[in-house]
Amino acid sequence: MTDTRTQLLDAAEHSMRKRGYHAVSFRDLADELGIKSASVHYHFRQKEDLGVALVQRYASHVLAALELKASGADSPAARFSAFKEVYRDALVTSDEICLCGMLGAEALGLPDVVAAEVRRFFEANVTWLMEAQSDTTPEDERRQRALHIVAALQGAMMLASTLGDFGVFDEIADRI
Amino acid sequence: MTDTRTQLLDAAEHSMRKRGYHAVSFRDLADELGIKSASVHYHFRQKEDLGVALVQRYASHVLAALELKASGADSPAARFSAFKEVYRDALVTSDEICLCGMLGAEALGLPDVVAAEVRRFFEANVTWLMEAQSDTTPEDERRQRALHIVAALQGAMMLASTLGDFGVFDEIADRI
DNA sequence: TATTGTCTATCTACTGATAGATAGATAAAT
DNA sequence: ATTTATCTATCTATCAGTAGATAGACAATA
Repeated sequence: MTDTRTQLLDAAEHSMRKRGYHAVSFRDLADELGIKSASVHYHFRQKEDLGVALVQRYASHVLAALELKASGADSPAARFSAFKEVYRDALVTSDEICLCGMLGAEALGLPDVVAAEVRRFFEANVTWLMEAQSDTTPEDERRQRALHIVAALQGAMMLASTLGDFGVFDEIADRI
Repeated sequence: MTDTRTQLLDAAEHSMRKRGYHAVSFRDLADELGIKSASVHYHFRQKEDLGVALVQRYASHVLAALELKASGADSPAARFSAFKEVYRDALVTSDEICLCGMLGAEALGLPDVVAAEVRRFFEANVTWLMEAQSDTTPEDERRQRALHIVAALQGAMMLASTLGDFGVFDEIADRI
């Protein structure tokens, strides 16, 4: 049996990726685990503590998945393909958009500490994609490509989810 | 003095574009106008009625802005440029992402009628962009281009807002 | 007089959060 | 080995505040 803290993070991740930060309550999470909401506060004193922990865990999972998928990738194209697959898996295996895509949209209305963590996630994504490119490419050009890829894939998730059609994600991703 | 209903829609639009559907309350809207929350219910019986009306008005504004900006555009490139500018204006003039970008992210957690309206918005966007292209281009290709443009611009708004840097939007938009 | 728009007053349900109690595990001191 | 102390994870009970929503009164307008 996984520990309560991990189960809480799992439940919160699903819920926030489906409905957003403000639609998730300590009571719902508690009910899902069969405990009381006061016990959730034992693990995460405030809701923003839960938010920060959640984004940090999510970011480390994504970065680990990137390293794994790209471990044998020896060309920029192969590394980009790995990046795309990690994003695709996030959407398709759970019918949920990226946690940080959701929280990024809501960023202006999030507690500062949570928004800062989301920002860090995207900066890490951009950095990863810049380093995945040929080092003969100028830095400006690498950065612009990286931003474009992240934006297009995040937008593709949102669109596919709204339109209720995963095929939309692939149509977009294959075209970048 | 604009009528109350319009003022309510204005206030709700700002609030939802900044913080999302679930973070907006009838009380906040009422306070902003100096009326009581019960009076908001007179204009919109349920919250989802407000959501639907809001997305419908937003969609018609965006489509009207597209027609206006693209009225003199006689090439696919010029029409795409107009599309980009309409999206850019939405972000820059108010420091808010697109209403439907926000609601699209939250789509799985919205009342069905609201989610359906958001879907309709994106379908209209895709249709507009398909018709803006040369009719010698195959339909599949036109559709894929349209989806890609919408996704990239929506993602660009979300990223620019999260990173607190409008320049990010332009870097991405200029590159599509 | 009928309609429109707002008010007061109220409801139930839920929000995040806290205080204080308890049971069990672990560890340290005698 | 026994006592003492601390830590962990939960509980019950409760709080003030807010959510969306409704009923009924009132005044202004048409």
